[in-house]
Amino acid sequence: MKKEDFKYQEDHLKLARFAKALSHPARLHILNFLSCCDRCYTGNIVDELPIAQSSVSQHLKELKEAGLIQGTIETPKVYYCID
Amino acid sequence: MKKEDFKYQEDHLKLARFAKALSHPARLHILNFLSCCDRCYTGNIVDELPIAQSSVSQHLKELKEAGLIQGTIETPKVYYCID
DNA sequence: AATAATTATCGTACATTTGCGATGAACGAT
DNA sequence: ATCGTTCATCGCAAATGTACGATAATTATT
Repeated sequence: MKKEDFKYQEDHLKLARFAKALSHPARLHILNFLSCCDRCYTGNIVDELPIAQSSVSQHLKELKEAGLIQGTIETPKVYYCID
Repeated sequence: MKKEDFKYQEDHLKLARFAKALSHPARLHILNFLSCCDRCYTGNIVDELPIAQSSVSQHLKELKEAGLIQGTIETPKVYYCID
C-alpha cells in the first residue's frame, strides 16, 4: 500500500477526537463538576477554574463539539450538563 | 479559593496525560497493530503508517512514556508490545 | 434609552505537537 | 576497518492548542 493512499480507520479518528477532548485537566474538571451538580451555568464553572472566562468558554465549546456536554440558554445565563 | 492557589486534581492530570497519549490516530493505529501481532519491531510499524520513520519513533516514545507499550532491544531491532 | 449581567467570539501571543530529513549510535557481517 | 541495517535523536518548519483581554451580542432592569 502506497503511503499516499493510506487512510486512518474511522474508529481511530473518532476515538482520537474523543481522547483529545479529554486531554486537558480543565476539561476533565468541568466534566467532573458537571457530573456532581444539577444545574450550573458558565459562571459557576469559571469560579471553579483558575483560568479566564474566555478560556473556559473555549473549553466548553470543545466539550460541546465533542458531544460530551450540552448547554441550554436561559438568558443571560447558559446552563450546562453532561450529554 | 484564590486562582493562584488552584491545583488540578492529580487524577485529572493523570487522566489527561493518558488521553493525550491516545489523541492521535497514528498512536491508536500502533496500539491496535500491537494488540494483534505477537512480535513486531519498529520497521513493521513504520510500514503500517503513512509517516516517516523518525515520526513513528517519536510516537513510540510517547506511548512508551505513557506506559502503554514497552520495547525490548534485540540489536539491531527493537521489538514492541503492549504493556 | 441607558445600564448591568452573562456569555461567546475575535485577535493576538505564546507553547506544544507533529512531521520531516539528516545525523548519530549500536552492532553484525564482510 | 568499512559497510549495511536498524533505530533514536536533533534541528527545524508548519500546524495546532491554550490563554488572555477586549469587544460584541443578548436581554432584563432601571
